[in-house]
Amino acid sequence: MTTPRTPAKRTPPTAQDEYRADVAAYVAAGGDESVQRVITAVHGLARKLDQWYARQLADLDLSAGEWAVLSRLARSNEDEALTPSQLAEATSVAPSSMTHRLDRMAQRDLIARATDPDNRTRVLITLTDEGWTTFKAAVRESDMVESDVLGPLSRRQRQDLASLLELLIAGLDQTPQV
Amino acid sequence: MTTPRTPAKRTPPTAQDEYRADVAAYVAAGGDESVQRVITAVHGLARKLDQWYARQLADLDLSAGEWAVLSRLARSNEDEALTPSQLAEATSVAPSSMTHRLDRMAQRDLIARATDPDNRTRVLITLTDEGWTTFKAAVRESDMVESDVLGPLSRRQRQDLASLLELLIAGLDQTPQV
DNA sequence: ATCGAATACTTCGATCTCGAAATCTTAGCA
DNA sequence: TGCTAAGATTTCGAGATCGAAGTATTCGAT
Repeated sequence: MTTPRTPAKRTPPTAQDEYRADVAAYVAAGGDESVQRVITAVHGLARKLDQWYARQLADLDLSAGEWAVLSRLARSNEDEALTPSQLAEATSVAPSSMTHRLDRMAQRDLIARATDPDNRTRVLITLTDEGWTTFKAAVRESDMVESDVLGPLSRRQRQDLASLLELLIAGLDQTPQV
Repeated sequence: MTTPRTPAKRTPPTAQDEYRADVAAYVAAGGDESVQRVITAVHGLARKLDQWYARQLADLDLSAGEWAVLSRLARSNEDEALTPSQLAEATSVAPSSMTHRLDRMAQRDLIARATDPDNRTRVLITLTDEGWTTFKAAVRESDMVESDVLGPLSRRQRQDLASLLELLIAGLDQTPQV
């Protein structure tokens, strides 16, 4: 356990080092180890993925929030149109923030606003052709990142991992709202 | 596949529904299924956890960013002190933002600033007693959330899941910087 | 010993986000 | 039909974040 006199001049800590230190700290603070290993790993992975997405998306002049909107629209543009409120909920942002985000995206011609003919209180957001091609370009970029991350696992291991995670996802709906 | 005429008035979609729709969309867009199941699940879990943390931490008047600082300091206050830059890097924020965050936390007496005697360019941040007790209170809160989330898994399953995730974490260090 | 580059933090102006109030439309009820 | 309550979006003011420029200290080469 050497404590370098000048911090950060040694080799930068690996993601694995960080992970182990985090788990150790939480366990020392009284957390259950089997819980902390999973939670800490999920957080660490999500964080790293977000960092990489941000870098990839910067090439397309997209923020993470804009990508979230694009992606949410892309997966439901076929059958149902979405309102700003729904997009705000889906992307974990306040409705008022979504207004500005949509302003910018409309200015860049990525999305289009149209008032719902059935209920003129509502605004329906749709993907433009430009938005659609931008989405597909972003998917190609992120696919590369994701495949790299999943690289170390065999096909069998990926399926086991997915199944376990899906058990947790299913449990989220049962868990009381905290 | 019913398309409700008035959106969001039906039963709200479950986390599981959202997850399945997301995976289906990405696979339709050309993503590998075994990859997308894992990535989407990790993102969904992290998102839900963050939402719950935010609600829990609000009781203690802590933002997610402040909690990140507290937690990072708590796990290394013993042997090594941290500088604002290191905290910024650790919590994915710009150094200039960390200045303001530390201002607030110092005002609330959660942390203390002190210039490094060995290098007066540096500022060393330490946890005050107040900060330490706040950290412990927050750990108790989040432990409850995490245990709930991990509830559906047996001890054996948790260990399998942790092991698989740890393989991915270890792989992060090998993966080129993208 | 001194000058210049490098390091670390802070300040500054612009942008983004949030919660609350304001505006407009629809739904329900007499 | 007319009136009030509820719903959806936008506007507004305050606070947070970012990148760049500014300030102070240290390290290295001449």
